[in-house]
Amino acid sequence: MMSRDSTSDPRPLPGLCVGCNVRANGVCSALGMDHLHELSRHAKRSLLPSGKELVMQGEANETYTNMVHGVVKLTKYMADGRQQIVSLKFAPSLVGKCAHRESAVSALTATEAQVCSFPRDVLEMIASKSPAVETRMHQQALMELDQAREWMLALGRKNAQEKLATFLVMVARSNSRNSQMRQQFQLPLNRTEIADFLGLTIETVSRQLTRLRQSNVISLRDSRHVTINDSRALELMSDHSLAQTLSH
Amino acid sequence: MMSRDSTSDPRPLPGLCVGCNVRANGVCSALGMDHLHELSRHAKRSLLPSGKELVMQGEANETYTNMVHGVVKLTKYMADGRQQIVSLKFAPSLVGKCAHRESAVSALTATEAQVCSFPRDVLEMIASKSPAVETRMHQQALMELDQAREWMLALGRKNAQEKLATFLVMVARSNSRNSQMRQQFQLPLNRTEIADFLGLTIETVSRQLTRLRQSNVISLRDSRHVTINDSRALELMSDHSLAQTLSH
DNA sequence: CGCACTCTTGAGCCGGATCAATGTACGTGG
DNA sequence: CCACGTACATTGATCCGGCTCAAGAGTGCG
Repeated sequence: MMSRDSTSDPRPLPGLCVGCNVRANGVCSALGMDHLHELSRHAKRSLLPSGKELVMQGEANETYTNMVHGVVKLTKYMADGRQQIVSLKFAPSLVGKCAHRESAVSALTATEAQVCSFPRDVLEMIASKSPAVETRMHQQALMELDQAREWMLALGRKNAQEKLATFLVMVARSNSRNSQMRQQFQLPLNRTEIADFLGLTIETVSRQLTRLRQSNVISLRDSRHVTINDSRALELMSDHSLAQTLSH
Repeated sequence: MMSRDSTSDPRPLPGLCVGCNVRANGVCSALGMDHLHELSRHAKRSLLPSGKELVMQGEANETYTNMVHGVVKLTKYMADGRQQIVSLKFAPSLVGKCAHRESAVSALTATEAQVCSFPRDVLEMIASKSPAVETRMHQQALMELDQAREWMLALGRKNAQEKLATFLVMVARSNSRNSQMRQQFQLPLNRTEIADFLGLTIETVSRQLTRLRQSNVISLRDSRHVTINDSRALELMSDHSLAQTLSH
């Protein structure tokens, strides 16, 4: 039987990849059938509990990890324990890209997560042979750079209320195009993590959420389940920025 | 007469490129002689005054700009005028990389700057044909991502004193390996810009510099000329972080 | 039930913002 | 030359948003 894939490779998809949304939307979508098979031979699917570390700041980073489902947080630490979450990775992101051999951040699962990981050198070998893969990874790095800079604006210039609004809008948008899930969803982080993402304390995060609830912009079924009642208000609060960057 | 270049191309360097430090260390170092000639045909050298805009936030970005000498600041604006400098680009950086057609930031010269610019599509065409160029640009994007995240830690979790120390160390390191210039140098930004980079006000910046001066960590010949008297103290103040990221 | 963990709420404080005045350097025109 | 204006920086006085410290509430689990 022949594969219906657009490439001429007659082989079917590796079993691991059937129905995988990374295959459809992530880095893997840039892989030809041959490279997909090569990569999947070294790939390992696993279900990680929340709080599992993928790599620690300062350690050598030997594996790439595709997010299939769930959320990973990238954190930077200071010696005295202060910490800053510098990125949230939702599926189908690739985690583990870094400029040097040693990771400048720690990567921990923030929720239970389904991942697909493989050795660093395997993907890099493939990337060096396939311009499409390199281009795809490059493109993703540029998008992450945009996100990081958007967040720098929030950290440096927004007040607590605006930071919370920005965060809620970001999480809402990370959910599928499904407008239902953009209106009602679970927070992938607890209060401590939200604080470490926004450069605030947990008390301030809690108080600001209470304010948003009292002004009827959002509702909270419990501390993790948010319903956005007035998305327009939230966006106005979050984002006075001139360019509606990434507004799609 | 034959070129002494490592490639087999018999042509000499384009006149524009002779002695250019971007050729030696920047993206251009990844260009083969053929691509170098192609690019230089579309390139234009110019000396820009301080405050000149290269591209504005939200506008289409049609040109790449190589920094030959001087400093460019990348700024994000909010509608009410608040702004955040999200990156400083020193020579031999390439300015203009962006994930989408529209720039998410404004790029302005912070000092007088010698630059070499060319149309976006010319470099992208070359990159699509030359893996070495794409890889080089990818690598630079990853390094900028590291820097952005390092700065997020500063913006979110460091106090005013630590932010200033971090900034001074960063500028010192941006100067050549020459230890003389790391100890005594000019600030590429005025107080307002430093404040917009650090997420502070000019008054706080000024006061913290005064404090550093009074505690004899630095000296100021005038508001722009800094001498670092105690670099060890400065580094301790700036960077309690576990991993001495990019410590080389 | 008690214990652990997370979240919320209150009271008071402090670091950095705000508002205001002054200082300094440098040009420009009388 | 000085008088004046402009841009930038410093310094002081006061204020307030978010932090700190502390207590209580909600939830889940052995």
